[in-house]
Amino acid sequence: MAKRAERRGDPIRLIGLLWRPNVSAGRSGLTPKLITDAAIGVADAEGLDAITLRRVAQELGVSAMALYPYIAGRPELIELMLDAVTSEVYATLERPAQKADWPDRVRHIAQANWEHCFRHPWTVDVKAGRPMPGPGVSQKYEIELAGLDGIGLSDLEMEYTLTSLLAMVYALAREEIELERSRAQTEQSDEDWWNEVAPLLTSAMSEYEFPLAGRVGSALGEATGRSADPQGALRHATEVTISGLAALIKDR
Amino acid sequence: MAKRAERRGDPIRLIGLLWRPNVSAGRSGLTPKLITDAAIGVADAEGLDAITLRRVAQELGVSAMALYPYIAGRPELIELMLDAVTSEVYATLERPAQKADWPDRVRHIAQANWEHCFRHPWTVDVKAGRPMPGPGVSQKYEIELAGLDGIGLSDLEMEYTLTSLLAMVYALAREEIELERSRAQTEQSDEDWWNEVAPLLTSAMSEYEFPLAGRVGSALGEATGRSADPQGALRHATEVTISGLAALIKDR
DNA sequence: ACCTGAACACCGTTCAAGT
DNA sequence: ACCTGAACACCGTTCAAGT
Repeated sequence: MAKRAERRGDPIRLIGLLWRPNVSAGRSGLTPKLITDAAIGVADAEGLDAITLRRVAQELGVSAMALYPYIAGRPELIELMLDAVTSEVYATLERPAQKADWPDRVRHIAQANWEHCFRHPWTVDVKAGRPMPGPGVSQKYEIELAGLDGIGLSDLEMEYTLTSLLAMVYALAREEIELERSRAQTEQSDEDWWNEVAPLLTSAMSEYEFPLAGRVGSALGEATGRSADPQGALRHATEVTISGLAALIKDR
Repeated sequence: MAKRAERRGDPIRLIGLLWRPNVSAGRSGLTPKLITDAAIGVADAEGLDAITLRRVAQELGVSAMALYPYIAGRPELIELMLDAVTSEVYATLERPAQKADWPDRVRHIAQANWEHCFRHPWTVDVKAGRPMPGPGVSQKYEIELAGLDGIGLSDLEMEYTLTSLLAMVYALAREEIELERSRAQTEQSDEDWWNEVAPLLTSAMSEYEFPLAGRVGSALGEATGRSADPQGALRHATEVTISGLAALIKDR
């Protein structure tokens, strides 16, 4: 009935599942947590498209329909997966507030989230904007706010700074991950591939002129050897942000 | 055979389709451009999930299979749609370079892209990171670089600044759009909905404490009346970025 | 009470068959 | 040369039936 990816999660069911994931083991021994962990394993290895209820159920040795009482449906399962991995961002890392300098804290937040995206690349494919916080997301938010607290920003500025910084990290990580995926799909090296495509593209573009794009593209290519560099953009933007925040804070 | 959303577009075919979209009308009168425009109409009205070859074909009065010779497949069609709408970002707007002050140019780029996301909300659902530029994307890149040229940034800094700014705009627009969608799905007002959910959430969270998140959330709620404010985050981040760039440029 | 098999209404894409 | 119908191998989800 409901087409894939169309239905949204039921927020009321989600609250219980997010915050009490260990309840109600049936005779198969299933729990929301067990199912979630199995699904994360599948997604880490095979991507978000591999998350079908049939596939996850197979991993657990039950039928797809056996999962429904525990995780409500596919959208809810993905929310559970996201919250679970979010809880691990700072599990093996210093917390931002432990850094002495506040600029290092900002860098650390960006870096920790960047790395996390690459540990679980499927997370960048999930539609954003879930309004229902789970324990993982809430804890991470608390930890990151602590890194921005007391440096001279208002509460509202802290929230805006964190939200915009994380949005930028996710979007650039997404681009970097997509670049890796296209690369992985092609057998050829970057250079070989480009040598094949470039003449076609040049002739297709022959009616147009993009002087600035050409100049800037060359500069990027010379500096990085790549045609796009999301990671470099993040590094640059993080420093610009720190510099802008410093100006904002200066006379407080 | 290929599961939905799994196959990637064929880059070689794409080049021709992107740069010469008017060729090869058969006896049905189809062209890549006609198909693309019909698909954009469907996506604007019904979202990206409504883009099935059967649905687009129906719009044009042909069978789904008739589209294949013109657009290669679903992934390629979506690339064509993206490039087509990208060409319209500055169609009815000033170009950034026409603004006298460079900070206004940066604001204008952010604003133009933000608004564009809301004109075609499905664009934020498309996976990012396409390495094959079409005419629309290339022209927009050229126009936006012109807004950053000559203000004291190096070519590499211009590219990083633009890439990171656009990444942030997309990600925050995506969050805002998702918030609107959840809102549209519920019959209740924001306040009613929250009044229903809040007690459940509070009791679920009772074992945990998030003092900073609570304080900052309250500040956000008081200032904006909302539980999340991506647009406000963008406004803040744009000003911080401008301030940071000003510091970078100052003594050049 | 819990689990399952069959069924429903979809997908993108291929390919032989029709015009 | 161009278009189409049937087929393939999938989806998420429901629900009656089994244990």
